[in-house]
Amino acid sequence: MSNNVLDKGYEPHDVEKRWYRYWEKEGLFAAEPESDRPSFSIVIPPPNVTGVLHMGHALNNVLQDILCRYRRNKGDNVLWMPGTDHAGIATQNVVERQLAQEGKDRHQLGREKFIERVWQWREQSGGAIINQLKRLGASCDWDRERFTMDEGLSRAVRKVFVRLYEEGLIFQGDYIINWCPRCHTALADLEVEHEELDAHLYYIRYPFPDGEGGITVATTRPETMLGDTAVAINPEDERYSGLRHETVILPLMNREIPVIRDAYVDTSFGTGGLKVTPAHDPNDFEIARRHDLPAVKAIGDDGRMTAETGRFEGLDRFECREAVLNALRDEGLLEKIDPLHHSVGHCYRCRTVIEPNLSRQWFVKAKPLADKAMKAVRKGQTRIIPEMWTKTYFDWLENIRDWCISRQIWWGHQIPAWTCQECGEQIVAMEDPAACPECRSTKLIQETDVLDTWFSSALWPFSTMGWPDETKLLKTFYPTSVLVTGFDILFFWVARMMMMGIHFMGDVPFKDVYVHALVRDESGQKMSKSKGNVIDPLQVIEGYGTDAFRFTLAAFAAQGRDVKMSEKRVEGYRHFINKLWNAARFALMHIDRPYPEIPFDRLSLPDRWILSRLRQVTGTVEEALESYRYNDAAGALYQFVWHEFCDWYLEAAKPTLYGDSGEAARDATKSVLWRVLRETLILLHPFTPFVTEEIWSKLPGAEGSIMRAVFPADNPDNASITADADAESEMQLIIDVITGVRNIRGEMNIAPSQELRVTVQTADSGIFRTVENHAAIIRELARLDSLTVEEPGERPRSAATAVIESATIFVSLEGVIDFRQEIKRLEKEMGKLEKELSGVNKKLNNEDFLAKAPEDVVEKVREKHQVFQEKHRKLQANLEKIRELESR
RNA sequence: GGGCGGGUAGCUCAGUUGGGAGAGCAUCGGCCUUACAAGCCGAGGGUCACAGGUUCAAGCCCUGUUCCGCCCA
Repeated sequence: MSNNVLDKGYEPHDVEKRWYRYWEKEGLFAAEPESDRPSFSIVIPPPNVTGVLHMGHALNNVLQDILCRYRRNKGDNVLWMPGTDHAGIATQNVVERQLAQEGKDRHQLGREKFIERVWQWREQSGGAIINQLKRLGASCDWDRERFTMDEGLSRAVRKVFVRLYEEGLIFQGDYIINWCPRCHTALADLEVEHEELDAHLYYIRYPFPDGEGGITVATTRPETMLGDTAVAINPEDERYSGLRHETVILPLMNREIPVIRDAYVDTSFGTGGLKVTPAHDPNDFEIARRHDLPAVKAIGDDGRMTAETGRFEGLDRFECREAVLNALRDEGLLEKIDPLHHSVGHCYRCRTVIEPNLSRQWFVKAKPLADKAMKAVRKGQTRIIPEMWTKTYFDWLENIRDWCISRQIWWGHQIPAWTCQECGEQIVAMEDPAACPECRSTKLIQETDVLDTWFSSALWPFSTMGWPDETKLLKTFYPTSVLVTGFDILFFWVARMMMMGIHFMGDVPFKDVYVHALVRDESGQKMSKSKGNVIDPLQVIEGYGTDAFRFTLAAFAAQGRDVKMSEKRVEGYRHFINKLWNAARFALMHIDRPYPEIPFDRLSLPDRWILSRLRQVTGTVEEALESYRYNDAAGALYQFVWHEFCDWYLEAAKPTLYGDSGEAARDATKSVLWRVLRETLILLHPFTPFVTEEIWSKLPGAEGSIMRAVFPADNPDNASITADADAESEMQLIIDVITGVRNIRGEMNIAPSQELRVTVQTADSGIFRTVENHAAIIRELARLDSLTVEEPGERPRSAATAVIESATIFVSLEGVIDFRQEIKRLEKEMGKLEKELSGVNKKLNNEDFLAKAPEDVVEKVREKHQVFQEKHRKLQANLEKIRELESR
């Protein structure tokens, strides 16, 4: 016996800390910039530097880690590029809140000091999430960790901006953008979250100049009327066919505004009269362009009414809504209020209601880039998995609009554009210009806006590898092998990386995109702080260990379906980890050295069987991971470890290990035990890295880290691990016999301690031999006093019976048999069988089936019919016999 | 309004060329059997949302209905 005996239960905490430190110290996560081995690379979806680890991160990173660890075992040179995102608005908000607590705001500090302060914050508390990722076991190449505001990445951002500007793909212009009055910045369309709300539709009459009649318009935002510059009707609208007036009076403002005719107006909505507010509605903005209407900005950037609104100036937009309604009521112009359910845009960072606002901003002309991004997927250069997301990807790209990239905040990449104070020239350049190239003036003012954080994220797959320099890393690892991400950032991030990657690298950023689902709570609700249903991954890790948590995520990560998480499920998989631990504990009590491969003819049936099963599960894991079916891989391993290796192999090996079958037989079994445990650990390692490394370290002959182990299928030493159909079918027979006896024991309420006498009758010489040869295993596992194998003949007296394929099992119950119980049991069995038999008969009596079904299917059904009939005959005989005995 | 996904055992879900309805948990019965009571052995439980259709054959393919969830407008 060795000194490698494991403790009685697996205690994850110390083990996890110890091994993670070891892996880091040994440089096991490090990628080689150049290598003869195949490359495998993933860039991490960079979490916000403000973030704390949530279930979404956990799932996302565990799935990546599984792939990376698997690939390392497969012999690849793996780069998992880590890092964080500067999260412009979110981070600025955090630091601003801090300032507020000190009674200050960022304007008092000034831009430079404020940015200094943000960096300070990042040094101290930013990036906590990195350490949390490490608790998950994430095997990122941490020495290469990047941050979107790093010098290198900032250079990439600048380069991209300048080039797109020079190519005319970045431009500045006045358009309606989404304005968050609280964050005080423009947002991209994507950054607006629509929410269904109960609201009101207000009908307001705009009188004709002569004071009589007028046109009634309907609106949900009456305060915007103060900025109206026209009323529009559809030229086809019969209700207005007799209209003679060319203008109406804008109420409250007493401004005369034109009545225009535009086909855009929806005749079925409201009254058919549309108020036109060019500065606060994108559609109105377009109408105004067509009709050359002025734009009046009624709502300011702070969400308060502007000087253009006369007596309403300075009111908050929602206060103003009430004030306007009251004033209209007073003048008798508010005709009707209808309830209306409609969707309202909110800021994705602070939930404030978005105000569409006319503003001068920077945009990326998205269409040309989007076209290339679509083409790459169409041509199969990038695969999106599961495939259903491809459609979503195309839909968005096909309808893409120009991307507003300027943000009126301070934390971020400042736009490298300058305006000359003398001649008005606009300069966009890699290097800060000293003087205007047109007039040589040095009075240059830099654009104060910064870029959308997603602008820098879009460059992540190549900026992190050193672009714009031509680095070895890029050469070796770009395009990356796969991007693993949630569908919620398919547009935000994935599509934009595709656009930028193709444009700047001339190649797609990743070959595969694996889109995983969201993690929800156990009832399928989205986890959110306000609902109070958040499960903290770190607490799960504390409670159950990282491996159990990881295995749970993998086991539930079925493609296209959300992961519903509950601690109870994790608990179940903790049991699995413990089961593995104890199986290893058992094995290590018996194996004390690495064993040479044993010649085939010296292996026992269970030995051959478990090797065959191992071969099978290895293939399943390989295939499943290659196609991102994590749950299949996890499920196959669970089944193999628990229900094949533990339930059958270890139990079947015990007679050999404990009994007196001799040194040679014992060594053969020990050899297989050692080999199967070793290979199983490697297969499990990507899912449960810690426990497998811990066991590995105690395994005789296992050298170094399991991270460096060779995947079973690739190891030339594993010649004995082959598929063995004979062993599988023979072992299945043994299992069936044992299960048959156990079944009788259970249903007849026979104590497990009571040893039984069993006779197996069969006319099949193959079965006869197999049962006879492995009688010892059957006796042990079914707890038998004696096992007799014989040809069909006299039926043993007072026996309960079980019928399996081509054999009948008799369990002698002399004196203790309960006839009525046995009759009930057999009748139940009979019922099941008859149902199956009738199904098969129906098919065989159907001529169409016989004529049209493929030959092999028909043959299979015929065989089944034979088996069922045989079984039926035997059951019938047994039943008759028992009935006869009972009636005496 | 448009699009996508889902409805399978009490619960959570697998089910990939259409040909035997499965797992885990829960439930019930029996076990301290020398790796493991975080365990072992056994059992019960489903009109595969509904209605049509294609087919010799449908959980799977087609059409419609219904309910739930998500995305876009």
